[in-house]
Amino acid sequence: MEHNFGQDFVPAPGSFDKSRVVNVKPIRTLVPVFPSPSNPSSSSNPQGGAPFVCVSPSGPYPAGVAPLYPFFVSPESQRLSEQNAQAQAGQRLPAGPISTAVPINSFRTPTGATNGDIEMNEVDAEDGTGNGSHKRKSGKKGRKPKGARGAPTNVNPEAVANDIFESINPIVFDALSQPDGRDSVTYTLLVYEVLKRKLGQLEETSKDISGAKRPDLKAGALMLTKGIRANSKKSIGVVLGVEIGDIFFFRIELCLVGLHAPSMAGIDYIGTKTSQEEEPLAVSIVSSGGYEDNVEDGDVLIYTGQGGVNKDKGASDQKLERGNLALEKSMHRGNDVRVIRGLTDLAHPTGKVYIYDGLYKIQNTWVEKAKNGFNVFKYKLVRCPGQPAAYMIWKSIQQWTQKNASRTGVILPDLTSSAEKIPVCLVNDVDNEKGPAYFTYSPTIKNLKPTAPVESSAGCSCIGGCQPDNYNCPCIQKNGGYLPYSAMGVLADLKSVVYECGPSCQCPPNCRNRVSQGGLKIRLEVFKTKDKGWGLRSWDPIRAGTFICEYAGEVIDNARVEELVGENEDDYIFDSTRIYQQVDVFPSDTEAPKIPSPLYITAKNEGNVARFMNHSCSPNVLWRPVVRENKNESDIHVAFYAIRHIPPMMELTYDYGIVLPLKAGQRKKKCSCGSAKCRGYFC
DNA sequence: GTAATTCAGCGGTAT
DNA sequence: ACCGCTGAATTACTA
Repeated sequence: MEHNFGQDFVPAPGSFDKSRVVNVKPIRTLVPVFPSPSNPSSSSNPQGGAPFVCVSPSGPYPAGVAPLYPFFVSPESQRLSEQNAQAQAGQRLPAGPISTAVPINSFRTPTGATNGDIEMNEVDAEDGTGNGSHKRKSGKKGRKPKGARGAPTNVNPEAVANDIFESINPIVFDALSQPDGRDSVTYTLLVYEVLKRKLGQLEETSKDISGAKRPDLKAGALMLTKGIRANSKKSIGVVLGVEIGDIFFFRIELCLVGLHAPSMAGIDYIGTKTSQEEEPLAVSIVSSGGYEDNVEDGDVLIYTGQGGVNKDKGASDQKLERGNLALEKSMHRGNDVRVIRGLTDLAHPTGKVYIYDGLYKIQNTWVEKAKNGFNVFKYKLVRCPGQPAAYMIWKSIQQWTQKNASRTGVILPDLTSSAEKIPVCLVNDVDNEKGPAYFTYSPTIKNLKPTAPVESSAGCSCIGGCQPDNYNCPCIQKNGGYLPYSAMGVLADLKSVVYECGPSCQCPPNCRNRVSQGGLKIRLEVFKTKDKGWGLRSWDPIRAGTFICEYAGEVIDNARVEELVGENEDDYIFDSTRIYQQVDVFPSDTEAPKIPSPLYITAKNEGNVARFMNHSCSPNVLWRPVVRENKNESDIHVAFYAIRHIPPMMELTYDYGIVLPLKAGQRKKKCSCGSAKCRGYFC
């Protein structure tokens, strides 16, 4: 019982040994539970409760197209807190007078139906299962051999998209054909992510892809054309499957999930032509700072109408038409209006983050003179009460950052004691625990018995950093011909192993192929969860595919693992040999993370933030082995990446995997991830 | 280093 | 046909 020095413990800045804190058991030590033999109740998958969904590989890949990054997904809603879920459940129905939703200009005829086109809607309509009608081309072109990408070839984005869509797991089609919900939203965004990155990757290498200069737009257009989208009926109020606090990084994502249809305009409305109504009615707005909006506080928004800017004619008065008219009409009807707040993404200052902040009502509208002297419309929107915090969370974080507001529950401003470049806060606003058990913070993995590299590892000689179009770079070749990271530093093309540049490479530390080597980039904090011990979450919004951290600790061998298991000291063990569930959007392209040789890491005594990441059966983080080029020894790391966009302050979790068979003395532990797809236990 | 500019793009509504 | 609170790269600035 190490609870002794907990209560009167006061961290003395500077003098304090940060790693010495009170024992709090992590989730892994929760009461063991024996597996219930075949649990038929976990039946949300169409294969009838089988724990693994397997679809035989198919893979017609066009020349030059490597198999895709298959983001694992469990489409579980995973919210900050239960209140959010409650609020969602109790969410009001659309308050507007429009009871029947209006279809967006959807399901257009697929353009240029080349061979291999998929008719999404037929899948929906025919048998409802999506299993049978999803035709696959019988295996023709084989998979290109690893690293065999040759000179740049012209690639048709639509062919790329078709191949991707063809490799989609039928369960995705099932979800998409169901009434729209969280699954269809999650899957839609996942497929979009994969397609966007693939197009971006190809654009970098083969230069000549028609229309792929904007992979975000191109990918979005292809998705819409094929009907891979959610909530294609435009409606006022709640959007099924989209939760307050959800974040997006591209405007077209808002369109894909049915939150906000226009790809650019800030006001979405239902026009008179597309509905039975006499007047246009507003649906949603995006406030991105393009106009002179004011933000009084988190719950009030002064929004500026659209128009009055014309790049040819210059400025002019805004007119009461289109979106402006719709907002006015919606105000008179007392309709709810969805609000999406756009902020600059600090991680990528060139980009934006969009936060869905829930429903607002328009309280007032007026005309005023803008700075340029022309009339603009103003709308005062007030947030409907009872909704979970979303944008407010961002404001709070901003205030903590600026030290303007003191935060309750902070135990340590930096539990790494500057071992990381950026501080990691330790906080408990739940109870009186003063911190986790003693451990030494170590930012990286320690391999006490280095082994020779499995493969030859001469490294590259890319002096200015590895370039995506350099076909001769050996590091790129190891990754199958493409850099594994996108230009935005996001995991773009992941197979079972990521090959990064390493000590034997001549490229600089800022090389795009060294993403996991720069230490923490995201501001993380270790916090006390309600019922899972300590956990990990982020102050910053995280893009899907972003590197989060590696699993630091001491490398041990299997014998030691079994010892520790026998002593019931197996918490904090990372075990690469477990079975990692792969319910995939793209089963044919997915390989479970595979390590050249088994890797066991214990972070019991020594570790980094990763040791605090809890298990979830619906995780938002996954791991991949990262092999770095190193002549003298094998240089393997375990890196964690975001599966999807993760809003600030949402707990980060990964799947601990399944141990088969159980080691002597090993017991499964009861899982409290709370997910609807929870397996009930983990190891 | 940051700010302004440029440019190719998209979905949607209205004509 | 026209419009719009894109998004990223490029150029132009300021310091």
